[in-house]
Formats: sequence, C-alpha cells, structure tokens
Amino acid sequence: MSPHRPRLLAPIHRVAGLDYDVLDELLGYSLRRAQVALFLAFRDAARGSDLTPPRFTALVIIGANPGLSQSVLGQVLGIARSGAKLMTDYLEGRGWVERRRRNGDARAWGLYLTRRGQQFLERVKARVLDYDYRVVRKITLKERKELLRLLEKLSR
Amino acid sequence: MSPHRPRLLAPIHRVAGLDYDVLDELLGYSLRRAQVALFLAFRDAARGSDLTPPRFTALVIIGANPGLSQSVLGQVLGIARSGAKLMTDYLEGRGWVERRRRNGDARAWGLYLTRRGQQFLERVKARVLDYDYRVVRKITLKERKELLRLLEKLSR
DNA sequence: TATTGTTATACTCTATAACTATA
DNA sequence: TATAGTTATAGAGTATAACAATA
Repeated sequence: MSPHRPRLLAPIHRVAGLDYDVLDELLGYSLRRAQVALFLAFRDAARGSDLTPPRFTALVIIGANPGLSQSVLGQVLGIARSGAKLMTDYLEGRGWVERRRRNGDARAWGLYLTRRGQQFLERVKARVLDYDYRVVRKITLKERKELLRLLEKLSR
Repeated sequence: MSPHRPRLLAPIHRVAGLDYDVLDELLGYSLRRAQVALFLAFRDAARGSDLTPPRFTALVIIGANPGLSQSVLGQVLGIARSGAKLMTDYLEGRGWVERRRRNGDARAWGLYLTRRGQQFLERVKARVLDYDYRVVRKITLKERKELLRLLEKLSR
C-alpha cells in the first residue's frame, strides 16, 4: 500500500443537518469514511508505540519476507526508493530492523527483523487484529467475510 | 471527510511472490487497497481538472449546502479552520466558489458556488459517478449495494 | 546500460498558536 | 468570554533528480 494516509488526528463525524448529496452514493467516499473508522481503531491499538499504518505494514512485510530489499519494500508501500530508505532508517533506529549485505548483489540491502523487532511485532500484531475485529463487531462475522471478499474484488 | 488522502501518484499493485501475512486478514488494510483502486478511478474521472478528492468533496458540500461557513466546511473535511481557509482560497481562485457576507453574523463567510462552479461541478460529478460505477463493475449492482450498506455500518 | 541505495531539495497538506474583529 | 476567520510557522511524508557503487 501506500498512502494509508489517514493523516487524521481527529475523528471525523458526519456533520448533522448537512446534505452530503452524491457523496453518499459514491463508493470512493464510503470507503474513505470506513477507513477513517479503521484508522482510529489502529491508532488505539498502536497507542504509545509511535507506530503508523505504513510502519506497521513495513514491519509485517519484512517479518514475513526476510531479506527483501528496500526497493521492494518501497513497492509494497507504494513510495519511492528515497522514501523506503527513510522508512528503513526509522525502523532501524528503533532497533526493530537491521540491514544485512546480501550475497550475490552488493548493491542491495537485505532487511530483517531483529529479535526485538520480532517480539514487538508479535505483540502489536495481536493488538491490531484485536482492534480491527472489535471495530468490526458492528457487523457480523459473516458480513465481515463478505466485506473482505468484495473489497478484494475491487482492488484487483 | 478529511484525508481522502491517497496522494498516490502511481498505482499500487500487489507485489508478486510476496507474503502479505496478516495484512490480508485486516479490514483496515483491505479498505486501504480498495480505496487506492477507487482513487485511481477518481483521478481518471478528474484528469486535467486539478481536482483532488477533498476539493471535489468541498464543491459537492458547498453546492448542496449553499451559505455554509468555512468552519463547517472544515468539519466536513476534517481539517482545521486554517486549512479550510486555504481550501476556500483555492476554490475561489478557480472561480468556482464565492464568499458572501452573512446577514446576522459579520464574522463568518457564507460560501456559494458561482455559476461557473455549478456548471463545472455538474460535469465533474457525472464523470466521477460514472467512473465510480465503472470500477465497481467488478462487482454486481447487488453487491455494490451490500458493500455500501456494510461500509456505512462500519463508519457509524 | 540498468539498478540499488543515497543525498539534496522542494512541494503539499495539515497542525498549532497567536492575532483581529466581531458576537 | 467565545467564535470565525486570518496569518505565520513548522512538521510529516512524499516526489524528483543527480550521484556513486555495483551489476
């Protein structure tokens, strides 16, 4: 992904008594609104950890694909190489990720979670999942599965 | 809304051969991915017009609620008053919106679409709707309604 | 030549805080 | 005192372009 981007610091609430016209009919806008709700859940789950959605995504991806390069990380996040570099610097600075030289190609780094990064990710992953499901308790589990299915079809 | 924010300049495609781990299970991440797809549709619909999702939202809201104040516009967009001011400046600069003094309260502006703004919005609204539905042709109309229903429940 | 990472720079959007003029 | 809008300033995140090292 890329701009997980709800830079949102404050919740967005529908302003009462206002006509939202065609916005209510647009899937793009509805997704936006729903995403804000999920972002707020994420923020609760990650509170006190300095973790943002892109950072979380990066950790998960590195954890599941040890040794991947910064360029590939950038592709996943949808950002330029320069941005992937800064992201990696941050994760490394927090002691969660380390760069190792790869055999075979001395240009690229291989990215790996540190022991500490693994432990941290373990905990935060559980929390994020928990909150994600919690927000979604507004719908049934069956509806959740249906929703995931439809979203998947859309983004393909 | 607020940060409709996919600042996205390039499409995001799932990187082949990579393990996305728990991300596939998270509604937050799935929403993100789907939103990118809809954002790209929006960008096509609005190409050449310098319109972004927040700007589009602002025009629609002003069009449907003539005379609203900058503060309320800010609430809808989920941004601070200072940002609502800059947004209004932009829309005014494009000749789409005008500020009029309100009777009764000399502090606040009332925002209105200009004739030109109305015409422009008319056209772009049709295009955006068209593209929104087009992307969503990947799902049936019945599925679309179900999706909207579920998203609505989430963001409430 | 093409690719990976790096560096420097600039831009966009947003937040915060202080200010003014009204209410 | 509180509110609407304004102004100035700063920060985060990203893009672009040029560069070095390596392929």
